[in-house]
Amino acid sequence: MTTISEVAKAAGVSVSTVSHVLNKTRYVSPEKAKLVMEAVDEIGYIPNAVARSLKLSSTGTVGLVISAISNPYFSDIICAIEAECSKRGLIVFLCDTQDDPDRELELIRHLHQRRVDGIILAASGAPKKSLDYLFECDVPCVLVDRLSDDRFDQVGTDNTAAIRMLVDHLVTLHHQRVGIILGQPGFSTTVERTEAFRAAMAEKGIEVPHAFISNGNRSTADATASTHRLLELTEPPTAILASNNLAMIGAMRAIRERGLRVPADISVLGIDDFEWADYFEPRLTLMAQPCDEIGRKAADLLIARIGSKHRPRETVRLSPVLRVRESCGEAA
Amino acid sequence: MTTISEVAKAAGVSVSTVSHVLNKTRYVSPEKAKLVMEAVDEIGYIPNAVARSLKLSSTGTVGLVISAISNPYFSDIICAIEAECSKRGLIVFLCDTQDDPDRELELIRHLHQRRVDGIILAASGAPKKSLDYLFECDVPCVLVDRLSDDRFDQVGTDNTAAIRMLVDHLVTLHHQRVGIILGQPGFSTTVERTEAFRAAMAEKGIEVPHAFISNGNRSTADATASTHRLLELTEPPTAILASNNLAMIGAMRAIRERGLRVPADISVLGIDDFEWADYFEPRLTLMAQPCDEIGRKAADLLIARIGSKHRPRETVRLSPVLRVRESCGEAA
DNA sequence: CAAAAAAACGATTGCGCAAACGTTTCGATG
DNA sequence: CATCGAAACGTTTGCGCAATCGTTTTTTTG
Repeated sequence: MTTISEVAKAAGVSVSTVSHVLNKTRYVSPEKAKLVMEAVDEIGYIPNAVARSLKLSSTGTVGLVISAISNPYFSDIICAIEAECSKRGLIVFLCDTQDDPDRELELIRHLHQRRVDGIILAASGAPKKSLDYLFECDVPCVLVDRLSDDRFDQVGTDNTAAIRMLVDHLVTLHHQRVGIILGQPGFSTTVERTEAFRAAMAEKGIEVPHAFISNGNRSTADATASTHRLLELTEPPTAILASNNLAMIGAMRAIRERGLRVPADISVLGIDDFEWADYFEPRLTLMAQPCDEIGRKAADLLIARIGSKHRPRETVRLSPVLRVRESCGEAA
Repeated sequence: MTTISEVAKAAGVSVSTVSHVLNKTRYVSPEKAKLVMEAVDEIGYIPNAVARSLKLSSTGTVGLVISAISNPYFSDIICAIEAECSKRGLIVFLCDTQDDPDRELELIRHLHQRRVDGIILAASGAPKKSLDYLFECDVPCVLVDRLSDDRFDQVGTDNTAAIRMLVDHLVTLHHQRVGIILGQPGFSTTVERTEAFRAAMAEKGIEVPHAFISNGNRSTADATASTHRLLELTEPPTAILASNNLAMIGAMRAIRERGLRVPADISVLGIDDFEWADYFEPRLTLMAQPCDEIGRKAADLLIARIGSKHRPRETVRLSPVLRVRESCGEAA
């Protein structure tokens, strides 16, 4: 691997001149600049960004710490963040915590050792040691999706609006008995969606039986079991609201296992749109979270935070979009 | 940010002792080791991996250069690679080339500047400048999915086997007129699947009209248009084989637009399984590519390559799995 | 035409670390 | 009790670079 001093020697100039030519950090006469560029080409010099980072104490890297990168919702967010960071000349370290807080802390420590300029985090559940760590170490950080700590900038979907629009849609179609399949307990998204559901239903003057609210679904299997439980009730719901894509897959599975038709026998709708939704039956009525916007805004905020550590914190709630299809019909 | 020499001062030992304690690279008496560890805790020392990398000329990083990270197929591969690298103590830089060869070259140069230990690449189409670059610069590299250059280690699906199994399945169901919606022209996957399709059909003694082979579908929109063209034929195919997930989405869209039922009016099957496939109609018969295995093997090969630059190159073809569902019925 | 200012470039340091090399101490050995 | 060897630790260098500080040459100005 060649170094800057080899370039200097080949070009017959000093290392500082080479450096200044390559970084355009001070005037160098065209003749010398040409010599330098020729020497670079000739010996095939590739600047060493590691040495550069050490000297500049800035790496141009961002840690992206996601709780489950295989989840298509997060895939979309990762994609948007990568695109935005790339546009800004930053490069992304991708890490999957697998929803394990200990692993999350370990990964964040590792990223910190690598001196990432900042971190974008979809935090796991409690305990929130990693957030304490980030705060204490003063690492620029933006929280995405799960917004639970206003010591940091945060970007996510407006869950209250999302649920409210879904409930509106349900009530318009005369549904009164609505079951909801929620996600992992403890996540702020779960908490917010639960609260929003209760509130929105209450506003419509509808009382929700305790049994209609299914919390603690960590996997599609959990969601399947929960949905079965809902449908076994003597007075089962006429509609099921799946609060995320895992819940939806699980719910659809249960519905399929029971041989029910959607929306004839049961209405279904939920949160998290996906690309196939338009071409398969049942065509699911879904709230699309604004993944692109979330990703872009998260990158924006992080870059701003890296730029000035003492700017005021921001929490940004972006509006989801209801895609009305046919899985939610009129109540019987 | 604290440094190793501050730790040394706080512990009353030399920097080398601190270094050796932290890296366990030589014997240090328990007393001094304890002093060091206490000093580390007290002043909150975080080793600087950038400086370490510079000194060791090895970064413990891997570049993951993917042509479209939002594609669920690649998402799965990314997930598997991240998991395997993480297990081996490597961390992954994620880059999206958006199938642009120039961008690909630029990203690879950038990664090389950052002195990644190796690169895993899902290459874009021609021109293959980035491969030449990687080869000339002697960067450890593994190609995934698109295998077209045996200067490198390569891992992918056995496309010939995949197509053969699909054709077998079609022929078992008495289909003779089979249209195929292929992906981007120039990709080795496209070429291989085209060849395999011709060969497998020929083996069955079935002649494939030129119009049944639709090449050059760069997007779902292309695939939709191509499928429409296939279905407008005076003697249209009785089955459509979508050679990847984008082609499938496009095909399904066209079929839906024409109001056709699957499999009653037209049979459909393809490559690339997805999580929802079991719970929606039509339940698609699909070849699942072994994404987990591909990712794991790619990381394996890369680590081996990093370990010894002169080991023989390997090309690994992993077996896909046919998931028979109901979208492909008996031919009329 | 001397003095000052500006233009162009070079020598050197230090970023934080690993480890090669060097030093001290102390017990074993003849 | 000199000598040797090993155990335990310290001093120092150099990884490749950016940029500070310094030097030389050229131009401007009174």
